[in-house]
Amino acid sequence: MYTLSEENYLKSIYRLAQQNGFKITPTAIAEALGNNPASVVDMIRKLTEKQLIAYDKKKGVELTPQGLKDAVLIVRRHRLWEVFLLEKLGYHWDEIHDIAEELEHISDATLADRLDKFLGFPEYDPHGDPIPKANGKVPKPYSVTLTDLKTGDTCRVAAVRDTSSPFLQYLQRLDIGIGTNIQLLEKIPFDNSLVISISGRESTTVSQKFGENILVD
Amino acid sequence: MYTLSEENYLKSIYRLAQQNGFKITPTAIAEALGNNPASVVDMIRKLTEKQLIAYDKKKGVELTPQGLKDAVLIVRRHRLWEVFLLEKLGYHWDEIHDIAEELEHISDATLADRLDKFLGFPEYDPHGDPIPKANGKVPKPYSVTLTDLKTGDTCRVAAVRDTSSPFLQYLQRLDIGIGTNIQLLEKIPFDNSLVISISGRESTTVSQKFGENILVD
DNA sequence: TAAAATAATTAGACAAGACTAATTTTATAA
DNA sequence: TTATAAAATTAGTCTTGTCTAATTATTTTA
Ligand SMILES: [Mn+2]
Ligand SMILES: [Mn+2]
Ligand SMILES: [Mn+2]
Ligand SMILES: [Mn+2]
Repeated sequence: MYTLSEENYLKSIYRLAQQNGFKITPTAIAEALGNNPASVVDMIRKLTEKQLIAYDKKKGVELTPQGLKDAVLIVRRHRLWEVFLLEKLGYHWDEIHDIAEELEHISDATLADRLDKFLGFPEYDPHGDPIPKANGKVPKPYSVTLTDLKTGDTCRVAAVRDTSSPFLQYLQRLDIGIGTNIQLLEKIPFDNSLVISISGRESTTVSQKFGENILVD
Repeated sequence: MYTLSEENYLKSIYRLAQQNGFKITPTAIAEALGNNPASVVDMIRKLTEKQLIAYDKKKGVELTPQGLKDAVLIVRRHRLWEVFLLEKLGYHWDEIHDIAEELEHISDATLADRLDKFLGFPEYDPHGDPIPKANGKVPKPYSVTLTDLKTGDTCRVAAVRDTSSPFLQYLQRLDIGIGTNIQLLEKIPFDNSLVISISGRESTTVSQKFGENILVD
């Protein structure tokens, strides 16, 4: 199909497009991938030539229908492999992302669908992200964060936005996982810190950044 | 660990060393990988610098202890993934090699061992090749071929040497798989063709090349 | 053993994908 | 609206891994 780099760019652009509202600039892509903007400009040219993206200085980078289709398939593979690694091989949720980052590039026409079937057609990956269907349909992701709640509200953790080890390990320490119940007790006006109760236990204070990375039901 | 190319070279050199007796020359490696000898000479230099191989014009290319250890691990991953693809995802034995060729490069410290456990510590891959153990020990591969038999001998198919689709599909057509019983009825002196009986059925004639690629018990 | 064939090596090129440094555009602020 | 800062782009370099063509070594064969 495509090179490893092309696929990583496509997926990165897709993810940036998901967190919508923002214009997708070379700089934004560079930051997301940890690359230099100059390199990104090169790749934008290449993907534009291949008709996978369109670049307009005003609108920024956008996926074409073909680019979107391909990006979704890569995300599908990534999330299915994550389920496999966690459920079948016993990895923890903070270990699977990087391995899936490699596995997602294995290109075989029927691999994703077979894996999907083998796993029992899971709806969500271990981080709560929806797994795109074989037909390219993507279930709507969760979008309400902990910071969106009003004081006193109770919610269920549905997904995490940040899937990095440091964040997931922090969650583990706080005994928070997908499905955990959280009540927002108080918002500190000074820095928007959140005072919360996890699974009905005594209160804990977490940062605004923390709250923005917890998606709730 | 290493680049994809380095790993493919290591594995290729290992496999050539297994079919022992022959000196491993740049040309031999080039043929095995479908590369140009000039490219191979470059890589020989690189792997020599990394102390993974030693190259002596008289003795040809040899793996160092470190190179051997690494090569065996790649082969282990390859064969474990093949078992996974066949047993868990329902692929046929002629479809799995190329996918495993990519999967073998996924580098994670514990992945192979977890997969091994998940699969129930299989001894052989779907082509009858022994799966190296986690400690690096490699069970002795089968070495007697159909052509080594005497007229009248009966044997059990233990492994196949060639794992390409055309060969495996031919075997499928003849209804030969791992475990099939074959009796050598006659050797044609002209071209060493073999007249055989598969699972006790009526006789079939196969070529010398065919016979050399069937390993028996 | 000399000629011919084959193998190995060197030299030089190229594509992909990254970088740095310099320059040009565009946006922001005084 | 001009000066300043930030972003985008260009130009040139580098590494990896490949190639072709030319050259040098080594084997075969006559
Ligand atoms: Mn990736
Ligand atoms: Mn995930
Ligand atoms: Mn490979
Ligand atoms: Mn195999």
